[in-house]
Formats: sequence, C-alpha cells, structure tokens
Amino acid sequence: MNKEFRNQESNTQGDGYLPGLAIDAVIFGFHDNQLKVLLLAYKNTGLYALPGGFIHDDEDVNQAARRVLLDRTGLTNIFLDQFYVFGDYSRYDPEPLRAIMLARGYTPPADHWLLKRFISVGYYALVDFTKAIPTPDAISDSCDWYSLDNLPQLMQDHNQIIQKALQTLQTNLDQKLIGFNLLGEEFTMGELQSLYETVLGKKLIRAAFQRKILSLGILERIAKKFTGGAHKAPYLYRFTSVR
Amino acid sequence: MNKEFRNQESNTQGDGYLPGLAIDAVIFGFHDNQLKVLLLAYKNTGLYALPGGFIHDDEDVNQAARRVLLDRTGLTNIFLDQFYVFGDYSRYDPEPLRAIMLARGYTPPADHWLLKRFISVGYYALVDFTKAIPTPDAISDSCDWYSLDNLPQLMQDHNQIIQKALQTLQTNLDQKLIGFNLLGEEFTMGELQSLYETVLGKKLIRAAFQRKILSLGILERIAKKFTGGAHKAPYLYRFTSVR
DNA sequence: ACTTATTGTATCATTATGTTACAATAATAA
DNA sequence: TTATTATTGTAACATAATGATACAATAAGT
Repeated sequence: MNKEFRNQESNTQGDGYLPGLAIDAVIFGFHDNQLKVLLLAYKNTGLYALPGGFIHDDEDVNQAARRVLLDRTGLTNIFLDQFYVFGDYSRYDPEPLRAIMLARGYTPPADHWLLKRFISVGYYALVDFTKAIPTPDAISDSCDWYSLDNLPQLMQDHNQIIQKALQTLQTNLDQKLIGFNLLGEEFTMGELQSLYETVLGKKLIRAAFQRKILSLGILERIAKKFTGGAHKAPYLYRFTSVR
Repeated sequence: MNKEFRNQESNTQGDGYLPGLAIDAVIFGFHDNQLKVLLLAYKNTGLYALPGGFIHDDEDVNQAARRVLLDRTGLTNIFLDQFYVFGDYSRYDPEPLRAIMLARGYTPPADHWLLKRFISVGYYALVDFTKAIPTPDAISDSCDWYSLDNLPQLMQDHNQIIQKALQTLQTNLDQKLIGFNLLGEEFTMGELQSLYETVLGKKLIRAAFQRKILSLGILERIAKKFTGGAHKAPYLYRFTSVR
C-alpha cells in the first residue's frame, strides 16, 4: 500500500490512473446504538478525510470502490453503492493534498497530477462493525470509526459528502432493505429497531415495527438470546438470504 | 456549436476539457400517451446516441449537463438530475467516435483524446414536450424524439443507460413528485393519470388516483377544459409552485 | 415466591387504499 | 327541446395498512 501511494506521488503525471477522477467512500457502521463512519487522519497535517482512491486505467470504477473498501476494512461482499458525483468547480482545492505530500517530505511539481482538479464519485457502504478491520492507508496515521453526531472537521467538502450519503441511506433504508447490512448475522428485533431509529433519527412504534418487519417475510427466527437481563429473552433472527 | 465540436476534434489533446469524463443525458418527454427520449443520429454513420458532452475544465459537472440540455432543447429551469456513473472498463470502445470523425473527413491521431477511455455521468431530464426544440449538434443529422418502446439500436451502452434512467424515474415518480415536469403548465387529471400509467407501465385506479393526488394539496384547480367531447368537461389543474 | 424489565402479540382505533356506484354535464342526435 | 352518450368528480363502502394501547409470558435478581 505504501508502495501504491509512493507510486501515485512520484509518478507525477499519474500514469496508469484515470486522470481527474477519484472515489470517496462513506463507510457506515453501527455500534453502541450509534451510526459511525470510517475516517482517516493524515500524518503531520491534522487533516481528516474520507477513505478514497483513484481508478486504474483498466479498472471498473465500481471495482475501484470495492478495492478501496477492501483496503480500509478487509471486507468483501459488502453493500456498496454510488450515490452522487461531486463535480463542482468550487471543490477544487489542491492545498490539502499538497500539504499531505509536503508533510511526507515530498515537494510536488506545480503540474503534479494530484494537484489538478478532481471529480469525485461518492460511494456509500454498509458494513458489520464487528467484522471490519480499520486499516490506515500509506499516508495516514489512523483509520477509525467516528460517530456521525460527533464528526471532526473534514478535508474539502467531505462533511457535505457524508451528509448526502446519510440522506441516501435514509431514503433507501426500507425501500431496498439495506439496513440489514449494518448488523451481524444474528440480531434481535430490538437491535434492528434501534438501528432503524438511529439511521432515521426518530423513534418508531415497537409493535408496529415488529409487525411490519415480520410481515415482509425476510426474517427467520432462530433461538432465544439470554441477555442476562431480568426479563424475557428476545428471539434472535437471521436475514433469509434467499430472495 | 459546430465551432465547439471542431474545437474538440482538432484540439487533439482536449485542452480546456476535463479528460476522460463525459455526460450522457436521457431527456424524457411525454406526448400522445407515450414516453419519449431525445436521440441524435450521427451523419453518415447510421449511429444513434444520447445527447451528451464534455465538461470545461472550469465548469461544474452539473452545469455542463445543463448546458447540454440547453443546447439540445433550448430549455432552462428544467428538472435534471444525476442518476448513475457508467464506469466499467468494458464500455471502452473508441470505434464509434473514430467512425464519426472519419465520416466527417477527419482522421484522428491514435492518441486523440476522444479515442481514450471515458467515464460517463448519466443525467436524466424531464421536459415539457411541447416546449423543447430538438436541436442536433454539429456532428449529427438529427435530434428527435423516439418512443421508449420503439428505440433504435444505440451506440455503446446507451440503451442500458436509458433503461437505468427509466428505473430511476419510476422509483422517484411519486417520492419526489417529479412527474409534473413532463406536463405543461395546465393539465387535466386524466392527462396526469395517463402520464403516471405510462411511466409506471401499469393501470391505476381512477378514483383512488384522483383522491390521492388531490390529498397531497399540491394542485390548484383553475378552469374547465372544453374538449369538444360529448361528455362532462374536466377541470384544468396547475401545480402550486409554492412548496 | 415475588419483583422487575422487556418481549411477543392481540386488540381496537385510525388512516390509507381498492372498488363500485352514481349524479353532473358537455356535445351530439333525435 | 329533449334524449343519448361518454366522461368526470366524488361519495360510499370494503379492505388493507398503520398507530396506539394493553397484557400475558418470561428471564433473572431479590
């Protein structure tokens, strides 16, 4: 990986990559009843950013996004979808990348490809928090989960990108039943409801939620989960993969 | 316009344009109870294609899409939205563009920028059929409406692009009330229902449709429309712009 | 055995949608 | 002028979906 960025850096014209096009990935996880996103902190710069990358000139754009996701989380077979292209001219700001390269002790030439204008394809992914292994890229100190309601200031327009991704997630939550991708294999109805409430940012009616979800016929009841709490044990459910 | 393409053609390295990025626009219209799209036929090649274009290096991508729409229809202030980025490597096929340039009597160099791989941002627009003035670009014979259920074979993956645009239109029809953009200022309930039926490809129940639409409180009843038919005259409605 | 918190579900209320019916009414024909 | 016809607007009822409340079942602690 370090190799990859060194290549992107010293390869001043970006040979082998599609010029001017990048990927930004909003990777959602769910933990402690909080919706989280994966962020990178860049070395010696105080800059935070979304995981992202560039597209090889013989690679599908969607495939490049999967590669980014794999590199940052170790996960494959994950829900991942485009949600918007960020292409305003006003986004153009070479300073953060210049700062990152300078902080690495590399002074890029003025016409370095990474300092040119980039259009970014926004992707959002829903991953099982417990399965992802956050992995920094070559030029970042850390790759970590940050709660959505407590985000740091991000590079460029990355905060807005996250907002737009969240909107997309909210409108597609029921419609495409994508929410399940944020949970593990097995979960209780309470956990599922809590996920929905967190994503949508509002309370749902317990009885109605349970009835609705069960009526979809996509859940399989497995066993009871003895939580150790002084109350009836909830059932565990599993998403019936056959659809 | 001719000037613009001559510039794109003779400017073999595409200076002034974002490299490798294009726009394809699926422009929907509604007429004679049919959903139509605007297509270009290219000179001396027998090729049909979606209207499209490139992005100036100081231009917003969305703005470039508006420019394409304006150039092909003469319309501004139109519903226009991104719906997908077509970025598979397998799309890459320089032959159609080479054929177009050759048919114009221009032999492009092997490294001509228009023969390189392009990623395409798909936009869909909903326009008032009666207001649009289909206008060919510099290298096409014609710009015309084609019924969706009777499309010619299109260049590259443009047929699939239209299919994806249609899916997007269908899922967003109620949700965002975008359907109204396909009608003129004033319309009858029957016309609106017919539009919905055509887009969704299924019959709707008249009484329920009317009740539902009216309950949204977004329509203003204006006057009766005397159609000349031997029956009660329907009311004309207008979309209340205030939302 | 009693208490507590939580779960699963039944019950009823309310709202939304599907279905049928019918009066109102333009244009035409008698 | 008066019937005829096709279509519209909407009422009325039936069915389905959702909201709200209630309550029995039940783990675990006391």
